Amino acid sequence: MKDVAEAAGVALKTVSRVVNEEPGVNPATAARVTAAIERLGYRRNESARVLRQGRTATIGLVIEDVADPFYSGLSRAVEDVALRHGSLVLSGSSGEDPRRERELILAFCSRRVDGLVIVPAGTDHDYLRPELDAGIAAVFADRPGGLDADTVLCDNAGGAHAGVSHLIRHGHRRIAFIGDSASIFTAGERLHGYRRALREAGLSFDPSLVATGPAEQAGPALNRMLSGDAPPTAVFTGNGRITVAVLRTGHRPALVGFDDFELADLLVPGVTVVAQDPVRLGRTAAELLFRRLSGEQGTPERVELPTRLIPRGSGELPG
Amino acid sequence: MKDVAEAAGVALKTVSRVVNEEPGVNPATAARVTAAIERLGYRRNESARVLRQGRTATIGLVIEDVADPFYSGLSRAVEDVALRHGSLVLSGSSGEDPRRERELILAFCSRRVDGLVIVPAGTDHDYLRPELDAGIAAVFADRPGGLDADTVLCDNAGGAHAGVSHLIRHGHRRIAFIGDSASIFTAGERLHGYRRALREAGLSFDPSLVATGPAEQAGPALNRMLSGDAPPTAVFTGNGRITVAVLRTGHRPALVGFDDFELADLLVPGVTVVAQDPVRLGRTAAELLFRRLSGEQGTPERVELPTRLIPRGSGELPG
DNA sequence: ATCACTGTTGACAACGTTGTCAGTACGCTG
DNA sequence: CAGCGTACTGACAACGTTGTCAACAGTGAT
Repeated sequence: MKDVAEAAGVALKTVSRVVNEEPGVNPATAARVTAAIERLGYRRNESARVLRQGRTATIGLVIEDVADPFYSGLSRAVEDVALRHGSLVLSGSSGEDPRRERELILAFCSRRVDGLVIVPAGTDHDYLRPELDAGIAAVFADRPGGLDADTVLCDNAGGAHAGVSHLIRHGHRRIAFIGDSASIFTAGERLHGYRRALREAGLSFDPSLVATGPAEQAGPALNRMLSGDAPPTAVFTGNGRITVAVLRTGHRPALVGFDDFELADLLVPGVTVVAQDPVRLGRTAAELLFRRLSGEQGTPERVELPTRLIPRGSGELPG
Repeated sequence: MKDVAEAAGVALKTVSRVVNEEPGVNPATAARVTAAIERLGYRRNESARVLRQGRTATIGLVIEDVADPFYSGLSRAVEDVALRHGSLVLSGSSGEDPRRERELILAFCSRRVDGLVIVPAGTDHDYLRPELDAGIAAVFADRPGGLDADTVLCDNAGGAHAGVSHLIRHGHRRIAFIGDSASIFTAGERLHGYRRALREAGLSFDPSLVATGPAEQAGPALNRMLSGDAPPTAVFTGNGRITVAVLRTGHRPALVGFDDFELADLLVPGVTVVAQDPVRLGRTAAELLFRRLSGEQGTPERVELPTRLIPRGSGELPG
């Protein structure tokens, strides 16, 4: 900028004015400055600007894994909202590891992001407290975080309830639940929904029909259940990866899966799912964030998004 | 930092030394400083540090769309490499729009990213020249960019050639090509591979069997071809989205698609594909970038990654 | 006692920007 | 011509950090 000022024969401040399109600069001067900028290939140093003004026009996004279609949809939505607000997105994958999540978040904070959208892996976020006090806004998405902040969730329990009830309506009495590790919030909620649906239908809860853990264990778990002496006639799966893992076993029990996924409709039979809307989740979270950033006060909000049952065949097989 | 210094009763510089773990600080003093840092919840302002040192420990990633599994895999790989080098990733989706790509890149540059990994949508990148001169490194991935920089590509022509030859070996003589708009580099290369395979087999090129354009037009294009008077017996599709679009038409001609995708093996018949490795693409590009950042000189490199034909049934249907 | 040396600490400038305030030149009014 | 307002421009400090250099106290050698 100093070089530009020199080249154009004006003061530093005048260049600053031109760059920021502040009023009160003689058009002729402005033209001279613009020419100099062009000639020198000058571009404003955003770090210095941030240092001076405090706003980075950057937000941080922490998810579990960008490569997972659920999160990549969410990512894209957050990115779009950010763009509309003139902000960029720093993103990172925590891989479900609270330590890495913490590192990412703190790295974002020290780069002075204006705000954070977090899909929390951990449950303790006390380390965020000083940042929030310092004015960084935070929104939790998909799962609640370890402190009281804006949160956007899906109706996990309700969705699972709907999916399991659907199977019950089609005559199933022995319905397995294969889901994520129960320590994960969404998995726990979905298990609740499953149990409530059974209870309401007067069916008893059979622990031998429940398996929780990472997706790799889902196939073996199903195989074990099916070769037991009271095998399930239907399966409810707790997330998209697990649904796919179950499909790969080659068994085709009646099936309803949480999460929609591409090509679910092209399999035979089509896979009935309880669909969440990751794009809407991301959009809602980001909009909430920017509302806070624009100064909105008030107690933290908690939004719950609906799910939608999409029958495609696998969930309508008779029991 | 000033507050911390005051609280610990030391000079600014001493705090800086402690924060940066520079040697030559009395352990007792360091402990006092650390305590003050803890108490005040201090975190270094990275913007100021950048301003002073010039390195942001941040790289920019421009892709077409994070929500596309191909790019989200690439993203994740770039992110992982960056993390290993202590860097964060600013990412943005260009949506195949050169203007938006330019805006993103310039926004990244003004935030002084150390380097860029770009999946170029446009072909003109002269606006990057001053940035490169200013020391920002850039690597093009998946497609070559508009200037001479490190580039990582897939063997597009070779992959298409292999896929089409595979169909020819299974007796097909009328093979359609349905691909992306020919203005996109990868699409053009794949079309070349297709033509070369035909030529080598002594088959003539029939323009009525070629359709290029966005994925939404792929289904209608196939329908038109099949209802023509000399319909194809096999189809080669130019990317993953188009493969899926073709599958959705309900027609099941012999099919080989460029790009692997989840569940390709679970469809009936399984979908034979020419697989690229987006993770390897991203990893290679990012590693190339960090090698430059660590000071490696020399003329720009051009890496070409192999593709792999995965037979699953659809490409082995007899002609 | 003097000196060189080590270990520890601090003062100060600089990075590139912008906000504040003061200044200059001009034209207009009375 | 004095006084005033308007339009434009510039000098300077400040943001939070780090690199440079100087200062100080203590130690051991001369």
